[in-house]
Amino acid sequence: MKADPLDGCATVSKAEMRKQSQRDRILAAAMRCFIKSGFHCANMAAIAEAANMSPGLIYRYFENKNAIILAIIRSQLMASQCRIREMRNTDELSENITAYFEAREDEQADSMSVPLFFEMSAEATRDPDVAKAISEADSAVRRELAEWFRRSPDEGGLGFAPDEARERCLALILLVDGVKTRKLREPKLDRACLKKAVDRIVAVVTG
Amino acid sequence: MKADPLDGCATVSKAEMRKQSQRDRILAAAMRCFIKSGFHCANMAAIAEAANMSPGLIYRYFENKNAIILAIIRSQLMASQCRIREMRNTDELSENITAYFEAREDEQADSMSVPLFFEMSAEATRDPDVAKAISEADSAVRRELAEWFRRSPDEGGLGFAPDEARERCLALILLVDGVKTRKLREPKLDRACLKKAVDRIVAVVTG
Amino acid sequence: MKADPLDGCATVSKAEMRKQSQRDRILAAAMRCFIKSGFHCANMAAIAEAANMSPGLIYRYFENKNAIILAIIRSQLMASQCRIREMRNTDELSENITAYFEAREDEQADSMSVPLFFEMSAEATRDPDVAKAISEADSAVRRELAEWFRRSPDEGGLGFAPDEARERCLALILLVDGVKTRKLREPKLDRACLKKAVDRIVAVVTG
Amino acid sequence: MKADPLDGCATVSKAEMRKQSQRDRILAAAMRCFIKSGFHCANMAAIAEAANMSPGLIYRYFENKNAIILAIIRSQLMASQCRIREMRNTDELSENITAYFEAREDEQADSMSVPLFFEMSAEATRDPDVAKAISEADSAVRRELAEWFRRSPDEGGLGFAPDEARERCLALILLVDGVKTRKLREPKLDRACLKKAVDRIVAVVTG
DNA sequence: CATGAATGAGGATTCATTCAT
DNA sequence: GATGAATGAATCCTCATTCAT
Repeated sequence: MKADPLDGCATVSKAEMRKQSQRDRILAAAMRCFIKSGFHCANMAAIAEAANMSPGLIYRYFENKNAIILAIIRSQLMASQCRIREMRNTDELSENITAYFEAREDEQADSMSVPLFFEMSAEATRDPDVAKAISEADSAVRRELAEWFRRSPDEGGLGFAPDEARERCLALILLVDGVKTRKLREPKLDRACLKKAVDRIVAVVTG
Repeated sequence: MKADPLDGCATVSKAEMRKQSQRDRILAAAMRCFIKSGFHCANMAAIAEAANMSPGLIYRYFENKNAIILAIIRSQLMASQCRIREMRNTDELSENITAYFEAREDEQADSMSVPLFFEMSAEATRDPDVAKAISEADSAVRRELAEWFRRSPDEGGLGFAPDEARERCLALILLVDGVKTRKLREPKLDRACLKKAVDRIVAVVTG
Repeated sequence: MKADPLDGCATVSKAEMRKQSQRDRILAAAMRCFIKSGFHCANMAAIAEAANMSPGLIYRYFENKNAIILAIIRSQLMASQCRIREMRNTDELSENITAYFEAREDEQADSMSVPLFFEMSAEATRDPDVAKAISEADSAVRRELAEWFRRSPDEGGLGFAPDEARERCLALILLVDGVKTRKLREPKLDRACLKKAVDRIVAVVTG
Repeated sequence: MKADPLDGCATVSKAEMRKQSQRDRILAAAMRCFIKSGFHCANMAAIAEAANMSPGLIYRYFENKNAIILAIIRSQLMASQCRIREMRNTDELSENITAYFEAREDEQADSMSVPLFFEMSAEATRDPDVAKAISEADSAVRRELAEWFRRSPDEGGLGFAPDEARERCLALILLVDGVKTRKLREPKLDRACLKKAVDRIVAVVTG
């Protein structure tokens, strides 16, 4: 009944926060389902159940299933970028790369998942929008990484010439992709052997 | 009623050949559909149309859709093995690996396809049988490759110690996986840059 | 959010009631379809239409078509038991048995239907579960009937020795089965003749 | 080349015989399949395999599946009539009726089968032609049986008045139907008990 | 906001029937 | 005559999406 000047504002803000938290809940649930069943075999009922809400409610937050897939893909791309960014320390580079092999599948929608990495990549073959988003995200990651390779050691970089920086960081990315692939295809692979192989390439790539 | 000693034999043989050619036709069609739509979105009607036959006829040659998926996976694993085997020549190694990036998607069911490589890998997350088949095929490939790294140069090998042979060939596989991944995720990637990156790693890995 | 102690309870109860009424609607529709077309020629689309709902909705209430068949069989067995139980009055016994010949095919899933009696019996030849359910239900009916034959007249029974009670009530069941069969196979059979035949056997069996 | 006046005739005759034997082979196979799977779940491929011939060939001898069903029904009706006819001996009447309970399912298309008795009866609900055929066959059987009840003992009959003969033989038929039904629904029924029940009714009906 | 019942189009699979060989 | 490959309509069932409550 009273006119609280903050009331409307606070309500909107609270509503927005609620909305975001609901979206997050859905995305976390969807991620679990997608990891388990793939984008196309996971069904909305399962996602709803995993999110502890009714199927109908999901449609208040996402236009349709594809919008959820796209949101997951986008969050995966960001999670990948974050993870690559964290790598920038030559000493730990090899450990960080090897760590992809051990990555456990997290429930959080914003953590990187190797199965989803493959799911997304496969999806890119079919959906041009997905292909574009992935391609752009990966290019950005490589540019960023190349910039680090290029910067002088004084600035915390590796001090390579621009072209060579690009080439060496591509080599590094190939290595990361390779480790992810092995995780999925040969999960029982000998860790020590992998470590040595990664070390060898990291050594030559970082100079 | 007539006693033609070759008759029965020839008949059986012709029927068997027909059967095999029909299976091949279905597999080639399925491959195209799977590349285009993925294992689960490709539908039997589309495969039938691509194979130029009625949906019902497919079931005379494959028990169900899953049997087709498994047959495609098996043939892809074999095609991959063949392709890796052809690599054994240090001079052309780098070219052969870079070639993965250019691979066109062939209609033949027994040619290797990068999109299917991802589709299969994603499937392995869900289906233990697929996971096992892939894991075993990849292990076999690595063992074979390692044997080449180990053999003395006189025998056409690279002459590394067993452990080191294993480690170096794993590094090579990581590289191949990496190139495949880039093909899918950054198809516009600069070939020259890729070539240099691959060359650099191949050089250090082979010796 | 509100604390209405009856709210949850009432909601659950209403939902349960709805669920039951939907199941009943489906069973009544299925019964009509099964009588008309038999278990295997009746199709889900027809049942859905008869139940005035979409085909998909049926699967919210029954796992599959077979579950509907089994539910119908179970309800038919119970309806048969009820009907046999109502017979226990020597004066009306003959009328009650003859009545099987006049039975109209009701829409209600829980009323006994002669065509379904045959459909079920035929099904029992193929499905061991059905065979077991029928056999047990029929045995139970006979046991119950035999108990009535055995009880002393003071207790409203017929006062036969246990073995004879069993034998006489089996004779009665043979008679009931016979009337049902004639209804299906010779629906134009002369009622008066049937009545006399039934009377004659009932007389000797009960007395 | 020679004009043998009997040749054409013999050829036709041989062809006719062949045709009949083929039809019989199909009917025997169909009977086995129908007993095992029912009219509607038995499929042409199974019948063809059971008859040791190709599916296509069946259509040279029967217009379609329904024609086979009708032929089986017709042969079953005839087999039933034969069996009832063989009953005419008061001494063995009870044994003959009880024998229905022991009837094994024969491979021959012209032997009576209890499961098919039910399958046919169920079918009669749906197909008016089947209903008519069954009704007429059963009426004929009853008429024939009644005639025996009516004939004087000198003529090997039982010497009842026409109306009573009809009524008593209907009672007998009810009994036969009842025994068949129990065979299907309670195959573990105590034989001794059944025998006594049948004896009791046969005694009163024939006496 | 939230629910979950309801829809109906779409997908895998089966099978009676035909027909080229 | 005989085969069995081929057809395609029909069937069961699933699931993304909607909407009354």
